[in-house]
Amino acid sequence: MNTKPILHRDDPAAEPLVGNIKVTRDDWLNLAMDVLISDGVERVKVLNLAERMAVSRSSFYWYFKSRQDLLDALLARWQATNTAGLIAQTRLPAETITGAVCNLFHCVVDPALFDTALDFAVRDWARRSGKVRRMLELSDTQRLEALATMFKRYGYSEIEAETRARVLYYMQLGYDLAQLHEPIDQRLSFVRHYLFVFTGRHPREEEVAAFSDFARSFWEGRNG
Amino acid sequence: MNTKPILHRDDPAAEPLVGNIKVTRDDWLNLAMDVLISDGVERVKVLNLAERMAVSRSSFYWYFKSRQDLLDALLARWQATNTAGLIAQTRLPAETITGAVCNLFHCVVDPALFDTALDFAVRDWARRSGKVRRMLELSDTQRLEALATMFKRYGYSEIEAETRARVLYYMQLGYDLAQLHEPIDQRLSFVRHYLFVFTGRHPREEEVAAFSDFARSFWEGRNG
DNA sequence: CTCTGTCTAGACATTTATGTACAGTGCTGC
DNA sequence: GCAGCACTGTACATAAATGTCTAGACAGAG
Repeated sequence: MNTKPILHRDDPAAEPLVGNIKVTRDDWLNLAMDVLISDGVERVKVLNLAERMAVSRSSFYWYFKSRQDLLDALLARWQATNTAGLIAQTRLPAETITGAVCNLFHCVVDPALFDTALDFAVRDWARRSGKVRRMLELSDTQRLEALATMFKRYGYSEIEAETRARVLYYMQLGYDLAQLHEPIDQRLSFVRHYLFVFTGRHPREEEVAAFSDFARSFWEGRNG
Repeated sequence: MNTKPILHRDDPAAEPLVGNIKVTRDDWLNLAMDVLISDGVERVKVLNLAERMAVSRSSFYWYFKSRQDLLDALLARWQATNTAGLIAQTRLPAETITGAVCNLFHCVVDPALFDTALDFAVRDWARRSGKVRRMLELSDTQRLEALATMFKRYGYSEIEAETRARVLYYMQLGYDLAQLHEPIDQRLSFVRHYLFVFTGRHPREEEVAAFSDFARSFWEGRNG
């Protein structure tokens, strides 16, 4: 039970809505985020959202000034979560660089730390909107800086740290972009080799094992 | 003068159109491809294209059965060019693995070999269309296989070749996805380091120099 | 019990998109 | 010079999407 319900009324823990209220502002936002991730901005339409919640379209205009107002809110939410999540992972303590990279791998596994699907949706969106593009470029440089700093902590030179930060970051982007549906075991069997290529050093067995356990419990929990 | 004109009538080399003809089927296709790349599928609209060519919408329906018919044609064009271009580069002869990777880097530089922007547009499109998704997945596995084969030619083990193929391919995807606007010199200064991380071996000076020359002539030609 | 604030529904106006019907235009071959 | 081919343009029908206006439902305050 990891995925929490999108709509307020579907959440057993939430207190019931009073009066004639059927949905909340957050309901609109959550569902819009969901559509943004799975279908792209262009599909975030008021009518579509309203129908899915079985609510009239005009209700939307009580909570939001316009469609653009909703989109701005979505962007703000992305900005406030994804970049912060990734940077936090780069700062976790680890004995070795391979261990530190394992910490970062957690982002790929746990959507709470970093929602890759959301990141792509925003990247795609950025192609059409200057405002979004500027925010994204800022985020990218911040993330790369954090990664380079991580490598430098373990004695890499300035230039090597920067190079490895890029390879690591862009490889993760590309990997998720390709959306490979590898079986868990195959994917995990690559981890030790990725670690070697990314860092130039061989990982400790216990690091690989610890990450495998983490990932496996996560993925198997989601599938079951 | 590298970019050839999109419309037939803008191409000085083309013979003039006879009769009452204003645009050709290829004109529609070229412009649609352009819009697909810069704005995404959702913006490939008949009205939009017609207005840009100063032609009436109904002209479109002479050349195409429907909008979907146009989209199918776009996908076919992508399929026939991009994957083939990349795979050809992996098969070029080279004395060393670093030289072979340099050959591959040509794809990033020269859009005639591999149009990265188009590739992204198709990736994004694939999120919404099952047909496109299936074609894309097929292409990705074909490309990865070709890359792994390239590494194996230079004595890498099966597993290391596969790992390095993935890192290389996904890194390129991620890099282009981020659309960094690095200055040429900075970008080229990273090349030798990327080569080392990708292959685990140090490149020859002349390989780096040859690629730099190629890239520089290309980029400077385009900007001037 | 009525009044008020918070929300929702339905009707309407407008814009944007696709697709169709049909008449018109300008070469080309006879 | 006219018949026909290969298109192009105007007008129309329809659908989908945004946004506005107004009446009304519902809980809680007084």
